[in-house]
Amino acid sequence: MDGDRVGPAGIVLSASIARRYYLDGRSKVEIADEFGLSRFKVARLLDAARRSGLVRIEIRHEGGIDVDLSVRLRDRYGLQHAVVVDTPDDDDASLRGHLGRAAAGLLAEVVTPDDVLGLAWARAVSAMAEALPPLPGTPVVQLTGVLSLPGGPDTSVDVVRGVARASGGPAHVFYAPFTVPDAATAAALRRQPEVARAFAQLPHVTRAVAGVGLWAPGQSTLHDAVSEADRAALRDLGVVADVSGVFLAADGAPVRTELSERMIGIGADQLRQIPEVLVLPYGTAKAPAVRAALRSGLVGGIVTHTALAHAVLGD
Amino acid sequence: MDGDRVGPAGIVLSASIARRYYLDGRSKVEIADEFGLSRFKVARLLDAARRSGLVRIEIRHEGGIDVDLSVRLRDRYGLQHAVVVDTPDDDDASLRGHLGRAAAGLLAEVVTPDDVLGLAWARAVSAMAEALPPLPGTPVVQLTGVLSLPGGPDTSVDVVRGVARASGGPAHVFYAPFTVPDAATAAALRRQPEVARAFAQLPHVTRAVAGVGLWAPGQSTLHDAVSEADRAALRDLGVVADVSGVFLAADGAPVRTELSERMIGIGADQLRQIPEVLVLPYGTAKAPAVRAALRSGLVGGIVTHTALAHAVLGD
DNA sequence: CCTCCTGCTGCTCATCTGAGCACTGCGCGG
DNA sequence: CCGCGCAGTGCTCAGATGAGCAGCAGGAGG
Repeated sequence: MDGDRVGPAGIVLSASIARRYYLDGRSKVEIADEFGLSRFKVARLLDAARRSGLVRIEIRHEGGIDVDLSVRLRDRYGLQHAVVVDTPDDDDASLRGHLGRAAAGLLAEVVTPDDVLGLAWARAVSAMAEALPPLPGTPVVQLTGVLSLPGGPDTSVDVVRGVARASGGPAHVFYAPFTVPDAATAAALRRQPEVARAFAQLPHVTRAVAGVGLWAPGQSTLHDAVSEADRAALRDLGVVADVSGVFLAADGAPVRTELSERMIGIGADQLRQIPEVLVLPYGTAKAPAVRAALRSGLVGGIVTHTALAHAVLGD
Repeated sequence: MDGDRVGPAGIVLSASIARRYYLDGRSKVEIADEFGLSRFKVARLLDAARRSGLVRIEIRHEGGIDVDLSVRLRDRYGLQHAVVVDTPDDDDASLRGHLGRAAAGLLAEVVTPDDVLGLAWARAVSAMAEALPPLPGTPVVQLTGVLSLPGGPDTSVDVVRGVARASGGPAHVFYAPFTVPDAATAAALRRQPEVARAFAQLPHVTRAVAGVGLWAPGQSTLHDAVSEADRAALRDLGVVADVSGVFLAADGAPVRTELSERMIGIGADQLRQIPEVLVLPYGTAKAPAVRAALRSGLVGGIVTHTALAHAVLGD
């Protein structure tokens, strides 16, 4: 720094000019005339004022969204949308509520009548569905089978139906479990007319919403629902995350597993065809899973909360 | 407001664009290309972001100067210089120290070798003199006679001599009291060669420094030094302030008094001829006196502290 | 069905602005 | 005494920007 030797008069002059320029919106030419300086001098003083910190510009939002983190997350991973909700680390339920409302707002904003919406099952997706305002007749497609959660709220079918009711569009649902004991059963189920009809819609889906699971106890509904053998097998294969039943390694690469053959739901290739997949992760523990999901290139949007966003960005 | 119905995506987009524009310094054209928008759209989003408070620009300074107040004071009263020192309301002595240092910095910054400096007597002027760095050979002229303050530090003569020593220029001093019992004595003193020589310098003075007294007990060294009859007489004449022995009414008009005839010092007309008179008031009580001084048109610069500046501006 | 109205978009053109360059005054060392 | 370097200033010119205007889509009401 070399501009430190200006005295009080210089500082006040700079501040005065900065005020005229930045707060009163006058042009540098006008300011130059007013102060009897050349416009170049004015420009240099303004530059110096910016560099010295006399003029401080900050971008922030009162209203629950940490715009700075949102933008950084978006830029870092080349996402189409990122929304970081500024919430203290509350319990998971209230976190889901906040994320759900933000995601509902985001969806309502970006969805057009030409969109086809796909929904994976996750508790945060369920929370979003509850907060969703009326959509313009968007069709809704179920992406994953039903995971029966003891005492859980809605099933994937319920959520899809609910959103379709809010949108006024058709609901493409099917009643089938998410996982079955063997591949043959899964294949047979996929051939069922109802299931096949829903799957036939997958190429038309333009926006999907899913959760993100970390392949660890208590961090993924799917993880907790399968057998210990499956858990270990996937762990050994390097599975870190699951997104709508698609398994991902730490570097984001989809991992083909034997379990995948026994599941009724969207596959990695079909997921990749969807123009924008929105994920709704929460809880700082999931940071590795979120990084994997964002690196995978499958994900186009994220709604999350401050602490997890910080953890993902590594600061 | 009508821009309230934008959702999270719009906010994040605006924030992203604002970041690129204001923090990364990209042009609107570049941003438009990057986001696939027209430059007009970018400009409108930036305008909206400014208006909605998403982008906040503030001008402030770490280092003891409240630039915002300084600029407002300067603009309000059309001053050449205003410096508001950001100090908590301390005791008068520490306040004088802060003001003195700031004034010394200001003076050092604006004084040129062609200037001739005039000094009135005030404790803040004395404090300034102590903090003054070497000046480039500037002559120094004594503006007021000596007010013997019991236990006080320097007299006006001492201050002028001290500053002249720091500047390396000539000191134009005279030994005479500030007030005398009758007009004839004052006239006789003014005719003394030493006094006349100093007074002859007055038309050449280009910058003067003075305090501001409020015509009330304890708020003006001069007030406290004269007789009760004089105090009352001036009070009845509507005198509110004294600046270098020049008396002012609340509206800033100089008040001609009988006491003026009995004083050895610069007069209102001579004071007005000085291109920039810098005053150094402190203590919120003096707000009315400062307003009078600033309205008078005699004063071209002020160095003061936050509380008094607020009081003067009426907020 | 048409028409008006409103809000939003992108255009034109005059003005503003930034990057780079040339000039000037000053201090320093030959 | 002169030449040199350096910091600070203002100029040129191309590119960026703002103000105002015209076009267009969508909704309300006849």
